[in-house]
Amino acid sequence: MAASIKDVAREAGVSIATVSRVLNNVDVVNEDTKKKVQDAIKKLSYRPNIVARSLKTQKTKTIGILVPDVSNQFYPEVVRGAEDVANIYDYNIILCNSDSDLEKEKEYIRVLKEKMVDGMLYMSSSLEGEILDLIDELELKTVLVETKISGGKLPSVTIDNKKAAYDATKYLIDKGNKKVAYIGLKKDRNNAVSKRYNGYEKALKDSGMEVDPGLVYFGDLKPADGYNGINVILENNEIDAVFCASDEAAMGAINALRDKGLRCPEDVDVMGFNDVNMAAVFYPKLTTIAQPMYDMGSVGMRMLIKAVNNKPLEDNQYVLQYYLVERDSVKK
Amino acid sequence: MAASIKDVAREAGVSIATVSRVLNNVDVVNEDTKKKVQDAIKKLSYRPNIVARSLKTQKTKTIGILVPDVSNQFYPEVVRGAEDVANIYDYNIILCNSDSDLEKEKEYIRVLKEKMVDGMLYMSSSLEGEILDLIDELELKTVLVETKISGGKLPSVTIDNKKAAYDATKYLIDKGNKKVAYIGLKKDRNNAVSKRYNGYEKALKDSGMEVDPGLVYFGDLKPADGYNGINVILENNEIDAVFCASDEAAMGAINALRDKGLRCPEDVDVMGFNDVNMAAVFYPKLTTIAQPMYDMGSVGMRMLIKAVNNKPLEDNQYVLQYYLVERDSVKK
DNA sequence: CTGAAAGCGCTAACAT
DNA sequence: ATGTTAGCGCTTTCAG
Repeated sequence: MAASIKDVAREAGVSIATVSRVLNNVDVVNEDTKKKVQDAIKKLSYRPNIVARSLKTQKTKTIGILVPDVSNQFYPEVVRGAEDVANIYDYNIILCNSDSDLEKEKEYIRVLKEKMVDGMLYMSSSLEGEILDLIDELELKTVLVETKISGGKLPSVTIDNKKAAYDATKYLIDKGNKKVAYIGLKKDRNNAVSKRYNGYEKALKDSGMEVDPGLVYFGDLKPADGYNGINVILENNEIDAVFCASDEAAMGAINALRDKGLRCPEDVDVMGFNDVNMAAVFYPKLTTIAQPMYDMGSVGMRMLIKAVNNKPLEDNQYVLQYYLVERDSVKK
Repeated sequence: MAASIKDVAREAGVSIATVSRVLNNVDVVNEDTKKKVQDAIKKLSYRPNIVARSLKTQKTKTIGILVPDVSNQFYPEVVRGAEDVANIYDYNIILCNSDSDLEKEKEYIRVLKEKMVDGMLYMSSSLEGEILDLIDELELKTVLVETKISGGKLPSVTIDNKKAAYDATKYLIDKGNKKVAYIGLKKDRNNAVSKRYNGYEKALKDSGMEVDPGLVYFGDLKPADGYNGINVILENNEIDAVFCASDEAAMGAINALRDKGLRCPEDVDVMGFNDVNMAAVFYPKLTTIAQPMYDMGSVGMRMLIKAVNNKPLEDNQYVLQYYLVERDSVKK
């Protein structure tokens, strides 16, 4: 059994209160007794029991992170960013994979509350009202990453997805492409990713073009979705370019093109989204919208830790910068 | 403030002991009083405080997972597998990124202990004696994933890395390749990945070949390492094939080959290792050794949960099956 | 079948 | 400057 504060107190010949004092560096403790206590701590290899401390202080120094799925290329980066700053401030993270399943999310949130996490970083492909209600009911400090809600009731860190998609589509149009397709999430879902469709739509309109439903494919964001998307679209159409709402989909799209004997970018320009690690390794290297994934995690965690410690947030709604990175999947 | 067990007791007109009994389904509780308690629980939306429970029971229902870096393509899969089974058994996971830094690892392990995790899943690219000593000293139930130690003092789940690398290399040789290069980790590091070099070496010897130091490149496992490896090797040598100790390195190698005007697999066969998601999306699709990443995580977590609950492990050292998956980066 | 009370390991008044 | 003590919310003997 590990040593407890009592053992240290006995060893040092002082009371547990004094041990607690040197542990937490509060009040004034006589240098000599402090030394005695420190020696005892070292001798017993004592380490405070944080669970006990948490029960008393009502703070656990742990943060919950809810993601749809760490296996998705997007999330590991943001989790890493979040964990790095958590670590700096002596917080740990409890990672939860929800698969964007509402019930699973609710259950995780409740458990996180039971375990008294100090706060939660919430990422999801769809932010339902029920979740908001629950967060509210549980009074769980949370910051949203990747999504946000209108009204700004909850702090968030995002990029301007619509504008980014607009820029991407515009870029494709400016390269002289007439028939620009879209592969991505259904637009009616309440989440950040869906807004990319709106950006696509607006760019077309602003360029005097109409959205051709035959050039739009709604699916998920995986390679298979890009692959299927191209196959479906090309069944009855010809295209000059595709804007894919994720890099994975873009890779799948390029593979489908290749399987049909079409070259990227010579025959069809393809743009991705996110700038996942693999985007620069894939052949051809993806031209894409770089989302600062690591920063989204670290900024989100910074905000959360501030909120947890009741420090004011200068800015409640962080909108981070994205970049259009030009590589080889779009003609120069 | 959330309701506590006291509030429920008051609401139901019983003692907290009785509430605790229905909460934990122990002893016999009169059906009527049980109903009263359950009603009170529902009315107050009561949920037990797990921190308090943990302090009492000395079990937190949380497991620490130590990985070098979730951003690495290999780990998200195993973390996902681990979290899925943890979730089934009502455990949560605290995720820690160590960057394979010894000091960071030690500190994380200590904190995990302070937070009273019930056990730890340990993954690292190098398993130092100091870590073993610490685990021992802290009496922290641990299962090793991806690595193991001789003597089998700690439970582990691995694949036979040497044999897998042997098979991979042999496969390359059997395709008629004479000059087979190797790109991977330094062989002298005490970890699973390094054993792949031994398999490479043995396959060559068994085929009556010698290891040509000029065809061996020791670096890390990232795309850049594969890329650099090829450039260095080809400076003074010609090759027929390369076995890379990771898929990422294989992708980098293929890119380097392409930049040099060499085609894969027509001019050079390339094999990867792991069968990461992207391996089947990359062009050409990677022929590789499939490591059951998800299963390694889930099996590891299953073992750990058993150990935590003092159930005997039938088998202490799980060696999972790997597969050689034939795709397009090696000639048929 | 139910209640009273001790105690998990710690912090934070409150005393001295 | 240091000690005593209550109490965080729960589980679990021990009585009754």
